[in-house]
Amino acid sequence: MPKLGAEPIRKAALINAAIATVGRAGSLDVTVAQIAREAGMSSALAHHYFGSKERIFLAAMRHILTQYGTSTRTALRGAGTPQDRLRAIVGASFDSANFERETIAAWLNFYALALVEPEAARLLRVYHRRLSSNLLVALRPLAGAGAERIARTLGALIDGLYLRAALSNEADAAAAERTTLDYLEKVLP
Amino acid sequence: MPKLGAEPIRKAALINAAIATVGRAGSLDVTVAQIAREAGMSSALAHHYFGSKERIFLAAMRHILTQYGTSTRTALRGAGTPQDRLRAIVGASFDSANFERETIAAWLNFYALALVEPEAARLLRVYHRRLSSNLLVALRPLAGAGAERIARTLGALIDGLYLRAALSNEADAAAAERTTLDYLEKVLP
Amino acid sequence: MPKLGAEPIRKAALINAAIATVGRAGSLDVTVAQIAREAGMSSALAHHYFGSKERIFLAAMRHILTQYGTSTRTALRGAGTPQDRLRAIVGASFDSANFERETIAAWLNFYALALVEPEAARLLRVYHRRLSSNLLVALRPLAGAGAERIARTLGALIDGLYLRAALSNEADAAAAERTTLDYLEKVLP
Amino acid sequence: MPKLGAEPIRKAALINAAIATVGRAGSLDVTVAQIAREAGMSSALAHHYFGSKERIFLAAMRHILTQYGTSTRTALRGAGTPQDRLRAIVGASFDSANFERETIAAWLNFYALALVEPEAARLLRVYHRRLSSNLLVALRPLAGAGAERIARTLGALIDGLYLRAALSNEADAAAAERTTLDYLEKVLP
DNA sequence: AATGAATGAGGATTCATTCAT
DNA sequence: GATGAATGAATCCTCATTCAT
Repeated sequence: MPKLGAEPIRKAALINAAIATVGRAGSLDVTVAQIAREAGMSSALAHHYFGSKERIFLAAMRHILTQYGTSTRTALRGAGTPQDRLRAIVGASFDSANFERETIAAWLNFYALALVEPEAARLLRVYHRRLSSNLLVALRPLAGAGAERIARTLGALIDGLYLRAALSNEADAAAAERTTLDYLEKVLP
Repeated sequence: MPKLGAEPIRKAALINAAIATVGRAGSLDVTVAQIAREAGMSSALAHHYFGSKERIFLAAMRHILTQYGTSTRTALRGAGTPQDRLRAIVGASFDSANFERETIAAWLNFYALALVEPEAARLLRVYHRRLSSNLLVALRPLAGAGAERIARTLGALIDGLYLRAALSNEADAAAAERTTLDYLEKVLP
Repeated sequence: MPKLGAEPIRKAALINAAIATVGRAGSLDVTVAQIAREAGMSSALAHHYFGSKERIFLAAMRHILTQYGTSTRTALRGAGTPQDRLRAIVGASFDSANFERETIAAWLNFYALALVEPEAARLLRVYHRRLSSNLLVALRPLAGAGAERIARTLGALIDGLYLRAALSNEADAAAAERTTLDYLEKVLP
Repeated sequence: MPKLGAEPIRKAALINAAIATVGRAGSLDVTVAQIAREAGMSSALAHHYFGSKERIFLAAMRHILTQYGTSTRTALRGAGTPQDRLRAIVGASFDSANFERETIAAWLNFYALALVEPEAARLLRVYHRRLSSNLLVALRPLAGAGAERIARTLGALIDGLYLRAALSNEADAAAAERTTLDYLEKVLP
C-alpha cells in the first residue's frame, strides 16, 4: 500500500535532513547514508528521489533561499512606509527561525558550495539580486542616489553578521539586528 | 638531492600549495596528492612533514592569518592619526595581495573549517580579537562610547565584503575598500 | 543478486576464507582483499559485514574455538567411563578435521593474536578454562589430588604438539594422539 | 672519528632492540624505524647493516636460539649422571633469563615466522634436532627403547608450557619447570 | 659511519551509486 | 515505492627501502 503523494513528503524530509545533518556536522562532508538515516529512509531511496548527492544539496539550498524569500515577502506585506519596509527586510533576515547556529552553519556551507557548483552560484545570485532589489525600492525614497551603495553595504553587512554568528557559540539574533538597524539610522538622513 | 635543512622549505612549499589548491578547487575537498603534486613532491613526503592532511590545512590557515597580521602591523607603522590608523587597517584588509579570488576562496573555506576543527576556530578567534583591538584603539578617540559598536560593525562588514568577493567573478578590492571607508565617513562625526 | 538473508551466508564465507587464507599464508599478514577474493566477494562487502579486518579475525577465531568445543562435546556424549572421557577429549583435539596443516597454522597465528588483541585473549582463556574443566572432571576419579597437575600438563602437551605439527611438513594426527595417550597411560595408575 | 668495530656493536644493539620491540608489541608487526629507534640509531643505518627487515628478524631469531644453545651447553658441563643431564637441559629451558613474558612473546612470534620464512624454519629444525639429541643421550641409559618417545613428548611439553606462559600475565618459570620434572619422574622407572 | 630526505607500493577503509527483488 | 546487497573508485596514511651527502 504505497502512500499517495509519498514523493513530495520524502523529498521534503530529505531536504530538512540534509540541512540538519550539514548544520550539525558543520561541513558538507556528510554521507548520503547519514542524511537518509536522519530522514528515516534508506540511502537507496534518497538516490531514487534525487539522483545524486549534489542534487540533494542543491535542493536544500534552494529550500533555504526560498524560505528566506517567503519570509521576506510576508514581512513586507504589512509594511507601509519605506522605513517599515527596510525594517521588515532586516527583520526577516535575522528572524530567529533562520538564526539558529546549525541553520547558519548549513547556510555557510551551502554558500561555499557556490564556489564549486555553478547551479549553487546561480541560486545565490538570484537571492542577491532579489535582496538588492527589495532594498533599493525601500532605500530610493530615503537616500536617492546613495541608495545603491547603501544597499550593497547592507547586503555585505548582513552576510558578515551571519558569518560571525556561525562561528560564535550562541548566535544572538537580536544583537545582529540591532547592529544592522543602527547602521541604517546612522547612514540615513 | 637531500639538501640539509629541507624541512622549512618543503613545509612552506606545501602551505602555499595547499592555499593554491584549495583556492582553485574552491573547496577543502582536495587530496593530499594534489597538494603535494602542486608543491612538487610525493604525497608521502607531505605526510612525513605534516603528519596529516588536517595539519597541512591548519598550517595553511595559520599562514594566511599570520600574513594578514603582518601586513596590518606594517601598515600601522606609518600611521600617525587615528584616521590614518583606520585607513591602514582597512587598506591592509583589502590589499590586492590578499584579495585575489583564489586566495579569498581558500580563506572562505578555511573559515568554514573552523566550524569543524577546534584549532581552526581558535586561530580565527585570535584573529578576530586582534582586529577588534586594533580597531578599538583607533576608534576610541574618534567615537568614544560608540567605538565598540562601530568596531563590531566594521569587522562584520569586512568579512561580508570578502564573502561576496569570493563569489563574484572578479573581486574588486578597490570597490570593497571604498565601501568600507564610505561607511566610516558616514558613521564618524 | 541481492538474495534476502545474505548476511549469515556471506559472514560464514568470510570466516572460512579468513582461516584458509591465513592458514595458507602462514601469517596474519593477509589483506582484506585476499580474504574477500577467496570468499568470492569485494573487499568493500567484507567491510560492510564485519566493519574491520580485526573483527574478521576475531570472528574466525571464535569460529575455530566454537568448532573445537562442539566436537569435544559431541565426542563426550558417547563416553561412559572416565577413561572414555579422557580418550574422547584427546581424540577431539587431534581430530583430523582440526589437524590439517593449514588449519593448525591459522590456529597458531590466532594464538599469537591473543598477545595483541584483548578480545582474542579472552576467547582463548574461555577455551583453556573449558578444556581444563573437562579434563578435571574425567581425571579426578582416576588421579584424585594429582588431577590438577595432570590436567595442566596435558593441556600444555596438546598445545605443544599442535605447535610442532604446525611446523612439520605433514602433520601426523595419529602420532600426536598416541603420544598424548601414552603420556596418560604412564601417569595414571 | 668512526669508532673501531662499530659494526658488531650496532648489529648486537639492533638484535636486542628487535627482540625487545617484538616482545613488547607482541607481534612481528613492528616497523624498522621502531627497532632502530629502540637501538638508538636511524632506520637507514639498520638497513645498512642488515639489508632488510627480514634479515634483522632472522638474526634476532638466530640470537635467541644460540643463546639457548649456549646456556644448555653451559648447564650440561657440570652434569655427571644422566639424571643430572636431564635436569640441566630442563633447567636451561626455564631459566628465568629466557622466561620473561616479553622474551617469550618474541619467541612465539619468531616461531610463527617459521611458517613463512624458510630460513627461520631451518633454524628451528636445527634447534629441535639439537634439543632432541641432547635429550636422547641422557634418556637412553634410563629409558632404553622408550627414550625416543619420551624425548618427543618432553620437547612438545616444553614448547607447550612456553606457549601458555606467553599468554599468561605472569610467566611462572618455577612452576613450568616443576611440571616438566614431575612428568619425567612419573615416566622414568 | 651515519642520517635526513625522498618515494613507490600497498592496504584499510569509506562512499556514492546501481540493481534485483 | 522501498531496500538490502554489492562494488569500483578513491583517499589517507604507512613503511621498507634507496640515495646523496
